[in-house]
Amino acid sequence: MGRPPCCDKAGIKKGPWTPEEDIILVSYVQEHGPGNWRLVPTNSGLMRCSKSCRLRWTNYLRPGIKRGNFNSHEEEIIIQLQALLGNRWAAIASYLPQRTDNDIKNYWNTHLKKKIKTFQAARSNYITSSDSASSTIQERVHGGYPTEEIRNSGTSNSHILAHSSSTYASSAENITRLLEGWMRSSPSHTLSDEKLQHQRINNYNSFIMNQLNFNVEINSQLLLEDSVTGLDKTAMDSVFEEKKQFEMVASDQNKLGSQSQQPPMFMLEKWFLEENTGLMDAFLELSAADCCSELMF
DNA sequence: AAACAAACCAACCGCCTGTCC
DNA sequence: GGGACAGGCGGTTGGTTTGTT
Repeated sequence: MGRPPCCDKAGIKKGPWTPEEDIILVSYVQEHGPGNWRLVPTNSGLMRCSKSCRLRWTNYLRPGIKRGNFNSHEEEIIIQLQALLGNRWAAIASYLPQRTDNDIKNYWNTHLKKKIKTFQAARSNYITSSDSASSTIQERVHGGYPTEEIRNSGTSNSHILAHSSSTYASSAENITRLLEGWMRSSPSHTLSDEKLQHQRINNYNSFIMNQLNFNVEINSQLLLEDSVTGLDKTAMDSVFEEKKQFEMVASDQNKLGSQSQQPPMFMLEKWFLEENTGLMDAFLELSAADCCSELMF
């Protein structure tokens, strides 16, 4: 037997929020600030549980939330970070401050998961149809994705992104706009900002470690295959050295804790754009429908 | 036009973690 | 140390919308 749910009390309202309730909650938060959610229902008069209030605020009413379609750049970030971090939606959302973890999770479950599945099917189709015997580790490093085939299918992903909701969410958007003035007058640097920064540093560090480990793994395998020249060996040494140095820097950052600088997002973006250009371009140009038609052959 | 299926997403549930006493 | 509690998180549900037959 676990703890009884906080919303089991009689008289607690459930289900979709009404504009009136939103206004009450927004007014309350404007006056008292977000936090201490336990007191919100009692003090505001809302017949909602504290959890529900917090969720409504963080996911819909909080200022600065971007709603609507995800653009291709956001898709790229989500896909890469999901591959790296797994289903840690809050961590992923920390790199997309305008999106909520719930939004990202929903988008992943309804759009991206499906898209990736069909993409992988198309990819394996491509790999098995090509000469598998000539497949080398170099192809692994560069992905081996059927970029050209997908490009040549002459498609656009715009219809996948075309989704609009006529539900009450748009009203919440209006409330958010009303709050913009309030946000400007709020202190710009809070404790939660620092926590977020520290979390980003940790995420970023594991991201880089992952990449370096992958590089090391690839190079170790190449060494085992005994197919490298003297020039390659020098490059490999620098890969091992790079990893060693990063481990030292990451350890220092840990010691410094929240004093550290915000992780350099541009480096992440650089990696997305440069290292995975072919893969992501191919993926983003591939719509679910296109995948299906691709697989029909 | 109606019935049904699929897709979407807001909200809920329950577990986990951090903090306070 | 450990119990109680609040907040955070990810998985899941279920109501609504959209598409298809």
